[in-house]
Amino acid sequence: MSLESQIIPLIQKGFKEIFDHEVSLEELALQPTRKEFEGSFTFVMFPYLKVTKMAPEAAGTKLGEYLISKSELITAFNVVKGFLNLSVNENSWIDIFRELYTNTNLGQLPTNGQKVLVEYSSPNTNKPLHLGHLRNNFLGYSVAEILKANGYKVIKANLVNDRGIHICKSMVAYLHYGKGETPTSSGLKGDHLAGKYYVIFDKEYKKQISQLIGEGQSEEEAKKNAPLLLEAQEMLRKWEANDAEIVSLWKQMNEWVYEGFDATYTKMGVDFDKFYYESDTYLLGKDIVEEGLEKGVFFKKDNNSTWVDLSAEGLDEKLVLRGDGTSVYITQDMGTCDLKFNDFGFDKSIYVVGNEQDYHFDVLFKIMKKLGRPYGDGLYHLSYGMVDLPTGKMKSREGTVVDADDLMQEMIDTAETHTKELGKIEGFSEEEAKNLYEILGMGALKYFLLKVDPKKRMLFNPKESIEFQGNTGPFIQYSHARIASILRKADQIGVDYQKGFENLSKLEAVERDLIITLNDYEKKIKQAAEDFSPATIAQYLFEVAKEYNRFYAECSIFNEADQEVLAFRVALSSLTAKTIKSGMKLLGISVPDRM
RNA sequence: GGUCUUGUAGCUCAACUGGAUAGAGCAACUGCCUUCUAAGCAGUAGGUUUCAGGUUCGAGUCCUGACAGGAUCACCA
Repeated sequence: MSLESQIIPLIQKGFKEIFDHEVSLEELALQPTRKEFEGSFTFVMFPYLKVTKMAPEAAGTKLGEYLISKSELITAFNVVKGFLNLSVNENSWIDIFRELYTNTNLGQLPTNGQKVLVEYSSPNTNKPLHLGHLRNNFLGYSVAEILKANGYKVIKANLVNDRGIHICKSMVAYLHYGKGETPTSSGLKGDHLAGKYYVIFDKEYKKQISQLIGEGQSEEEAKKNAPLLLEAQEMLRKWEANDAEIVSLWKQMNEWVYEGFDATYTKMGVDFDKFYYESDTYLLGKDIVEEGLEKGVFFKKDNNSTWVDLSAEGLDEKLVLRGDGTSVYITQDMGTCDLKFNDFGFDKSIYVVGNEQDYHFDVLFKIMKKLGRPYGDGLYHLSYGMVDLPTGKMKSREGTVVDADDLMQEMIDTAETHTKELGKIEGFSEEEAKNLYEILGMGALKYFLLKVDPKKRMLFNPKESIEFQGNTGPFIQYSHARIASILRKADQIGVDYQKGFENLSKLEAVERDLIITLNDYEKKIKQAAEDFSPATIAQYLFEVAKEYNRFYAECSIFNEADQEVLAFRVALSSLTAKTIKSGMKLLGISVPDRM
């Protein structure tokens, strides 16, 4: 039982006995006492000015005295303005530590019987992944891990956008300029090969446009009439008509791309339980349009197109099916929504998609609710901000992107250089060293992208963004390695730190602070799931690591004369390492035992 | 133009969802390796939280307006 849940009922009783006033347990909240004041928990008196009918200082003092007299737990209090700061019996903290230390399910809450589907990544198959996708993938993977830790059954899904005009563009360019090139013959990863022709398409397309403009067409006309574009559109029609030649080329190019993606996903350390392909799903949703018409949720306009009116919900009218009966984006999304539910029967379905699609998902979810879907309230758009470069927005077509594969490799290379500079690889085999560089490089990158609130746009400066000191992945990894080193030594000299510490009666201030921080882990896991925010975990782990390093600098472990204290400090270190390892796993980051 | 969103130290980000003197990290400066890993620790300096009003015991946080960025408003995806 947490200390808060022991103190709050006491406060409730206090209000009744001292002030003759009933308060509910829910409205009573404690907050951690700020560092500059004495105490561990703070109760704010201001909201109860009318109830206590006395100055907040006086009321706080009365309540404080009451708590001390009624409970062993509270050992001291002070009142600053209207803030009642409570100090807690030192043994309680040792009890808390013991509870955490013996918990075999650290970082894993009991199952809640709910199923959640997390869709993330969802790449286009006409180009390789870039920095923006890294944020998406790391976020999606981490949120899935966080939900698992909260007791959900999680299904990770990837809806691959493998068809459409953009793929046809790559294909058209490949036919014209590819000369039968393959990943093997070119030495390019398959996704990069496809991306190369996507860029070529854009270049040649622009040439044609300016030529047409030179021949007297307006820019708008030229954009529509450029032969390459017409060719791509024709190719899309053929694809939809299942033209054997086109389909075979399409399959070939997609296969190359998937090989490339596989390699990238492996490097990223992300995975999926279920792949959906838009080539399978793009025709879905038309029956839902029928259903919507029958239910009176949708209506037809004169030209036979189908619409939904969301003006009552503060949005606009929105097209759901074209006049010629063909689908738009949202048509298939309605269909896919049902498909996922039929496949898995989820309680929640999370879409990890950039905030440029806020409006789209707003519309989609409102429609599904209007249609009376039982899962309607479980739909959630995890909308994340774009990653900007100092030079502005990234554009695939113009090649101004930070490529995911390149960036990951750079990170790993930088980690190698940095580690060698510090002379920290003595005794490492070549393989161990390579492994370490990868762990550190990827840790730095993932932590960098996950430590900021997903909702906010963020700036990535390739030259300056990635550090290895301060609030970074490697700093936390370093803290873990330090502890691992201590545990090796403890085992080597035979310290018994798997015990109850019954004789321990006194804690240093840093030790107590560290326990308090470690005790927050479960709370943070819950909060991270509520907010769908890995940043909560990242910020927390930084706190843990900082707190530990302070302890490490202030308290000597193996020079401690008192064997009980010595063993306790090893145990405290061990718990810290477990917490760091567990938390970093939620971010998809590994921690080394030596670095 | 309508809607949504963001604005916090020179830079990158926090602030327990309305609580105390707004905190970290980089960058700058000062100390600390003969002792468990200095990718560390301790310290100095850096702020009118874009601006103007309002709500209340109390506002970076909520409301209104202005200014500045961004997204979106297709029979595109």
